[in-house]
Amino acid sequence: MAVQVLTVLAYKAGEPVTSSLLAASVNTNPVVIRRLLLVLQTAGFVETRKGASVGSRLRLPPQRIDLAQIYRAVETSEPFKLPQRNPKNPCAVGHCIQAALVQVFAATETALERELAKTSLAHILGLVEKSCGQNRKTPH
Amino acid sequence: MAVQVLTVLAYKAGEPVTSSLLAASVNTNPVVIRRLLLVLQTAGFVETRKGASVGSRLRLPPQRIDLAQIYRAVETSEPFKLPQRNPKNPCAVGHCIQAALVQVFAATETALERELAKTSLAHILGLVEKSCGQNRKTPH
DNA sequence: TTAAATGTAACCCGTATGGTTGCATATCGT
DNA sequence: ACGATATGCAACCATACGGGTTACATTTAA
Repeated sequence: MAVQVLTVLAYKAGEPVTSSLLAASVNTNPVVIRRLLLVLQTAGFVETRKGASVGSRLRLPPQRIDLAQIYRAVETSEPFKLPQRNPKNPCAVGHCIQAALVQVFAATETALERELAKTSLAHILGLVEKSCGQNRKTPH
Repeated sequence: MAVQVLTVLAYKAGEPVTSSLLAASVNTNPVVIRRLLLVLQTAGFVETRKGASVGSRLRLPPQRIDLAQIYRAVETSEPFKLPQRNPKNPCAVGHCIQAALVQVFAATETALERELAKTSLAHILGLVEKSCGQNRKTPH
């Protein structure tokens, strides 16, 4: 969802967009968008002003935003977390395996981010504009 | 968890292990283990016999099992699924972006599996035995 | 000053994962 | 043959998480 919102913002190329409009584009609730925008603000991706007839806009050019950055900003719980199997049983391979899995999963995580880093927001925007084949400023 | 169970089975090197013992090693419930074993059975990784003093054992050598296979067997919901934003609104970038994101996420998924395929169960077993530094057959 | 927008809190809901109990069934060992 | 043992399976509960919804105070441009 974050990618979708940022793509719309990139599509608007710096013009402020209200959360209601973003919500309509993603087909969800404005509040959900605002929650997401707060995260994107602290990550430095967007700038939001309060008040009438304003909204949010990109702070960085789409070329300088890639999916890995968005992933790190948005993702809370690591998909490769080991379920924190507690102590309690004194033995078993279970104890030793944790450390091994941490290594492997960390490697996987970095590989994942390296892959995501290959795709920039500008790239996605290009795909959208090409496949959609529409003129700017008119998202209809 | 699946990796952990399979590692223990590999550790036992073909000897049948009961779900209760596996549960103790992973510190969880035997039923949970059995549910997982059913998946691993249909995936062809393990073989389970019912009855007294038996259990499950590996059907393949640990070298021929890698994390990508386990991932595909166990994982149900794709981590990179787009939330199925329905039609309902006639316009917006939202419609065009779906196709673009599908491409990008599919590429990410394959990259992830390619990374997971690098690590075999035998490799993990090696890490465990080295870091744990214990003799076989006696996980306590 | 007023309309419009954000920030934020408080809920609800659907889904997924894992845990728990209980019981029928199959099978090994004696 | 029989009892001990372990799986298969169903039902239910607890928890966490993402997302949706409503409501309200606050800020700001026009």
